[in-house]
Amino acid sequence: MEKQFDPKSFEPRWREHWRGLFAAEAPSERSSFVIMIPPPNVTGKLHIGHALQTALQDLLTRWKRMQGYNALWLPGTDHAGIATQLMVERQLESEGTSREELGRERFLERMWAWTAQYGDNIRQQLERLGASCDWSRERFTLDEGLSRAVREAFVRLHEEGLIYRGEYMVNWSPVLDTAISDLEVETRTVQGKLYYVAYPVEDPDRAGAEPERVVVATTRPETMLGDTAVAFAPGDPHYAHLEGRHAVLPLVGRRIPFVADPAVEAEFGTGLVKVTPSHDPADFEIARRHGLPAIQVIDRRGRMTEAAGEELAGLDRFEARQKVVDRLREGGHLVKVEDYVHNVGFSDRSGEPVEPLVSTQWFCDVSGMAERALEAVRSGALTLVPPTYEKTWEHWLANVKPWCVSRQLWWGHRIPAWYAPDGRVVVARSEEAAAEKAGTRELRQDPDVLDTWFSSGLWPFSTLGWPEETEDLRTFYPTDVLVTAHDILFFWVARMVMMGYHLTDRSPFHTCHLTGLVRDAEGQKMSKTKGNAVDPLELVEEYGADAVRFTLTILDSPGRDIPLDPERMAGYRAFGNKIWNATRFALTRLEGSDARVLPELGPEGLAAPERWILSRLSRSAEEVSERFAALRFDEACNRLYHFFWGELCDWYIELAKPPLLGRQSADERPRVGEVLLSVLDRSLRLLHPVMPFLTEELWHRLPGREAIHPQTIALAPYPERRPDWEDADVEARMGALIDAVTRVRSLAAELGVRRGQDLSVHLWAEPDGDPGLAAFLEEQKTVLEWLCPTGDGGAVELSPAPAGASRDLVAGVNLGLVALAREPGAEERERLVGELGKLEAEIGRTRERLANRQFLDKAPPEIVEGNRRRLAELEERRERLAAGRGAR
RNA sequence: GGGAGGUUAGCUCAGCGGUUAGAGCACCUGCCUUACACGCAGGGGGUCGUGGGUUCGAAUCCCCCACCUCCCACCA
Repeated sequence: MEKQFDPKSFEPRWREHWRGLFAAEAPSERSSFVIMIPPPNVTGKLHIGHALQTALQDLLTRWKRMQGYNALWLPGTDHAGIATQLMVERQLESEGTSREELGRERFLERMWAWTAQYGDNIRQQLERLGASCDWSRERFTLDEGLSRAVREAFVRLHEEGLIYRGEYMVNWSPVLDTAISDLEVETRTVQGKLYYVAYPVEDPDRAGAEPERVVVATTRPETMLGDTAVAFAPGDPHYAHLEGRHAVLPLVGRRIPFVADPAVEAEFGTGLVKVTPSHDPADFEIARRHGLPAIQVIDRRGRMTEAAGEELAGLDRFEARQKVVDRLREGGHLVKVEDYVHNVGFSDRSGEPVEPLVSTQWFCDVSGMAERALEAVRSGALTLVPPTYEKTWEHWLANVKPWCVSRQLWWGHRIPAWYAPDGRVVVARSEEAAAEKAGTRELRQDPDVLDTWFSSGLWPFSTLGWPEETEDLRTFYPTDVLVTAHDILFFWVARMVMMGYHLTDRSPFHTCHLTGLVRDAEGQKMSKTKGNAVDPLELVEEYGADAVRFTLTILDSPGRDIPLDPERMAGYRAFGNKIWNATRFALTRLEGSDARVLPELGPEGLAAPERWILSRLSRSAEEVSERFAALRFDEACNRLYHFFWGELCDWYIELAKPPLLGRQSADERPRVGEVLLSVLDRSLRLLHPVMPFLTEELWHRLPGREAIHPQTIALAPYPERRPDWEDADVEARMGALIDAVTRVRSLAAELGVRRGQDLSVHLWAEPDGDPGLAAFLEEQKTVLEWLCPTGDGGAVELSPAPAGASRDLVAGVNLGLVALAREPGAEERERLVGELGKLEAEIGRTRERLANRQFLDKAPPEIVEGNRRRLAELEERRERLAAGRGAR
């Protein structure tokens, strides 16, 4: 075996080995455990956030699979309407053409070709990370099966009146040339201007005289061309006299009425609002209340319309703004301009300011469904992890508005609605059904497609064959855990839950684990434009998939974003190396012996170090599973790391060296090889869900592991707690031994004893303590000699130290060190003084506490008792330390 | 304008009522000790954001304030 492990040398082999191994069975006798992948964009590339989610989903799936569940992790991809169409459109643009020029049919051919070209990318990337998906069940949102589910859902919701078509104000993206939902609008605070414009008031009684002028404030002067009223707050004394009168719109000359409307705040600006029903959601509502006409002056591409007048027609809305301002100024209508910080909605996909437009769209009324989604979380049918998201959930769902589900795109699920020549609209599952309903074949299908999230919302069951009652649906639905980033809680999670309840009467999963966003080492959001985005595959290339997975997993602490530091990843690659070398040690040392992994073993007849590591292993196994179950992956990984490195490597392997190197007889230490191999076997299995490649590689090298599973560690049982292995007495005594050895080493270092220099180490049990400890130390003499730095001329003596030794008392073990040839150092004295100072302080605090009546009366007895014992030990230590010091 | 979260070692973060606050990395001192220098042994480093309160006892619970982050929101 190599001294350093090289992930690249074995990862491809195991990917190959695993192929086809993770197909779930349906039907099955076993309980199932199901995770649906949040489908990545089919033509996209996995980013580091995907890598995090992949690591966690795979961890859960592998863990449950090893526990014997019929585990299904269903993979797939999303057609991602806007994003994908945009990519292809850009490509067309570079070819000097456009989708309009190509026409819908040829454009879609192009889209499919593009999709086919990238279709395998996601799969390959997931495999690189070690994802144990069931590839036989892979799905794509535009698959026939899923498309059928989409039509079914749409038709049902339409029949129930929950999907309807109507003319409303929507958020329009001029760049994308489509309506977008409220969620796709990102509000940004921008520095803008507030323009004060004077509108003359028409006054027939004072014809010819200088007219009264009122001033309105606006951030968007270009929209004034579409004004159809001026509004003031009802009861505003400043403007009550305008009731029933008209203003004359500057530049246009149109007579527009004054109206009183509660949406207007008398306190803001001038207390007057220009009303542009076509280009402002609030104005749209005002117009509706007062029956005002709407004049559209900006078109769907963000250009001024004919209605804006000859001079401006065709001009971009922002150029038009400047022009309008110029004209107003020239006409003396511009009273003043102020700097103004306000919020503007931007299209989050294309980045330009959204243009509110009135248009005919399909909407989904989700208010009723939201009720059940709220109830699901309140009742515990659905658990959000971490629970801090419950409030966000409440707030959003309690205030949901109708969801605009139609998009003026070509790439996606075409809306299953057809128009008859006479204008009737028919919604049906197919064109045939529509023709039957309409009584004519002369139908034109709605050109629009559905919001991508509509199909994503059906993902947990559409992937299993819904609306058919398939075997898969029966076996795997509802699913168990959803793992996704918190930024799509509403986009996706909420909609899945709403759709799930509405269409299948159950929550599509019982637990939703929301991860943080992966950021760079400085905590900056990763983005392509900033250039700090990390490609997970490059990380895999450099550190190995296991290190990438381990790092992301241990950093996943609830409710936190994840700062990804390459240094840290190097640290966990080192952990992989540690695992590699621990195994290498065992295999090298045991080469030629007949020691094998034992499927079953017990502590009977074993020496203390062996019983200790088994006891620690049992406890670690329990904690790890418990932490996995609680979705505390960070804590689980910490346990794994600490057990393997801190207990198994730092102590047990060292403890195993005397017998393995022939310094201790097999009588004193029976079956050390078997224990070591068996502990390694269990440890690798414990680690497997997080570090699948390395553990598989090493596990196959362990002699005897075939008895556990002939084929793969991935199907070997996950180690469980073994109460018969746990031994509190052994843990206490071995703990004392470890503490004593550690203190011996640090005292030796303080004494300036160098490696190889002779040192006499005295160890003896404190008389009042554990009565078995002395015998135990006697038993472990060989081990102690191995662990203590005595040099060739020194020794470990299990008897009280002579006067003049440096002394201490640790965990019931007295220790005294005599450096056989040393110069007393000033540093050592300093350190002792410091140590004594700390001890004094703590003794003082503890005494005070114990002298406090209130503490004695109110604190639980075991705490008080603990403090008493602590004080006794502290005082004992002080004495020992002082004695050693006094001797010098 | 609402809401949520954060503020703990140089950095990134755990800990969230009980004795001596932890980890990884970084740092310092020794070591190439036959598993591993992606290593071993030892070590330094924190008045747990400020100010109050509850409690025998507070990083931990409550209140105030400060600063940071995110989400939601039609004051033109």
